[in-house]
Amino acid sequence: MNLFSEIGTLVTQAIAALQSEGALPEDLNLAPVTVEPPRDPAHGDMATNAAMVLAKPAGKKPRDIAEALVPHLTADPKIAEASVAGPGFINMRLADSVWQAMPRTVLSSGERFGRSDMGAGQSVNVEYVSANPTGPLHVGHTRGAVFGDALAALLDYAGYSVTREYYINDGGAQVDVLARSVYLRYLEAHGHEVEFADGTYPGDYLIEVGQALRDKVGDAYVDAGEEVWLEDVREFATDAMLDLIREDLKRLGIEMDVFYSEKSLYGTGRIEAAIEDLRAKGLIYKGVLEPPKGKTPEDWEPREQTLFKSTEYGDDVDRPIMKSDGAWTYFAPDIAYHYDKVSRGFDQLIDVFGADHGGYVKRMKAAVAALSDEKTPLDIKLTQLVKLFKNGEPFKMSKRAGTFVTMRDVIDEVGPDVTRFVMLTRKNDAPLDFDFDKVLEQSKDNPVFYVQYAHARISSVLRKADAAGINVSDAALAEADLSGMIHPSELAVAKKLAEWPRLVEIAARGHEPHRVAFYLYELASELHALWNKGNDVPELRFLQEGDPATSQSKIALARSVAVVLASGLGILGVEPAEEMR
RNA sequence: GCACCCGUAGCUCAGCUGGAUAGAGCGCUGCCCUCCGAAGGCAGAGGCCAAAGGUUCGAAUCCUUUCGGGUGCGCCA
Repeated sequence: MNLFSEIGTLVTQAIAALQSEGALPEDLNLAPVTVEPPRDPAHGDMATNAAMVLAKPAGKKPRDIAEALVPHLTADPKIAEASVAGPGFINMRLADSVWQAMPRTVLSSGERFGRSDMGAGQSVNVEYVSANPTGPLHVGHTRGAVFGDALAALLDYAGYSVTREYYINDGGAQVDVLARSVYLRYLEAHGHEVEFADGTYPGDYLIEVGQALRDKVGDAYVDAGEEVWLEDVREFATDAMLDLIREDLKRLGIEMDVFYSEKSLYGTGRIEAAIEDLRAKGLIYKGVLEPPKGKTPEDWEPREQTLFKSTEYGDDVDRPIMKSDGAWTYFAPDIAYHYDKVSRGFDQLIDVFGADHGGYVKRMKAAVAALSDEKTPLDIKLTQLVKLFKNGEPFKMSKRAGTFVTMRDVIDEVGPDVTRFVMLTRKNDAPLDFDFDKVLEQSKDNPVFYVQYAHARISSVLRKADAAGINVSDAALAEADLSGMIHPSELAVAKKLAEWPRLVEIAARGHEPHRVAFYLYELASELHALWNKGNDVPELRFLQEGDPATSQSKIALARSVAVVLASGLGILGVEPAEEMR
């Protein structure tokens, strides 16, 4: 299904032929041999570096090997022409029939066109969002949420078995703060005057939680001490926050497979078990850390702590897992949580963190390497900040001034589709500008619109054709005769379609869903170009008056584009538009 | 001070894990609607890929150093 690997196979066969002729040695490493689209279309459709990478091990000149490979390659009807260029590239031009077959391939496979078996059913756990359950999700979380979700969908599309997971930090001090804040709102609901001191959450979103608590327990806690209500209120409050977060995620179209509670690790011996595993490997010891060089904290004093020897696995310093009062540091449950993920047998782990957590990457990788005996790879993707703009002006956020922007605000303002697409038009580790006005603009400098517009145009053609009595079912279009498709603008569209399966694999391998967004933009661009060509060249229009057969063949190409656009948008979690008027 | 990320057209950014003459959008210049959706398209100008070394057939991409920006750095999660 991947045209590039098909041609790659032909290259491999040509090499094998030379080997059996004795022109090349038997024991060659073919891994570095690649088949890629050349940068410059004038160089043909595909190029291979085979002759160059084999030159040294074969002890021959690259151009000689290339010359010898060419006749074997052109023997296949798919390859119309092959020539040696530059230092030893073999440029190949494929037969028009190869491209003419694309729409049939796309339409008969439908959404499956581009799906890959690369993952071979390997299980991957993608952990993302994992925001503290102390309030609604904000814009920063949104990017991580969208990225993680698209990555999960991409991996699924590439043949992995994916688990989407959210780690709930409900075990630390911040949920006590939440509980106390809710308690204040509870008192307020009983008509008391309250004051929100530093170290509490004053947000309005807790008002109704306080009221709900009042409705549930009445005045039982009003005059009670913290020791009476803290535990119950904590649970009540975190449950409420989780409901809130789940609802926020749902609006973005995100549904997690697993919500994993940090609290569930305490008191069950699971943290101890994870640490014990490390201890058995000789990676736990008591010691005193050096102060950070150059910038010693004011109150620095040497302390003996229980440390994890993360330097053994590439970290800069060993990390404390236990506080001096004997309680675990936050790192200990993190270790236990990842120990659990390893134990559940995932072949691969991926964590999506905000860029402000960049400092934890090395220690987390060290922990997973140690716990899994370096068998379970962990990739950590950091999502950079989102800078908000309103009409070109920076949009300052401040919790105090009440101009704090939540995920819900953004979705209410621009909708989930726009939010998701825009968040994916940048690499995850590059900062992102998000302008509330620009993302809603209907012009080609708005990629969301541009891609949607292409899809809507195709839908428009299908509607018109259908009204004209042409059978535009995918089954019918797949049978259309495309042998007349020879115009460069049409072939360019087919060639772009052929890149899709390859792009999916590249994007999945690199854990880079943004590549999908950029590809969709390029595909849309080819469609728009062909469409406009129809203004000058009537034969290129999709609808050919009075000629249903030709119309069908043209529409087959257009419909193929729509199918791939829909698949790609599906990965990004965006609904394709049928019309945009 | 140390670690991680980043530095590509005037601006915002891609660049397929080392490939050929480095690409797109915005902005600028000039074109294309009696014609399937012009909310589009075509053409042109615009570059020492931060800098200097190194690795090799070949470097924006890998290594080292320097400069510049962001993030983080022992009982906060």
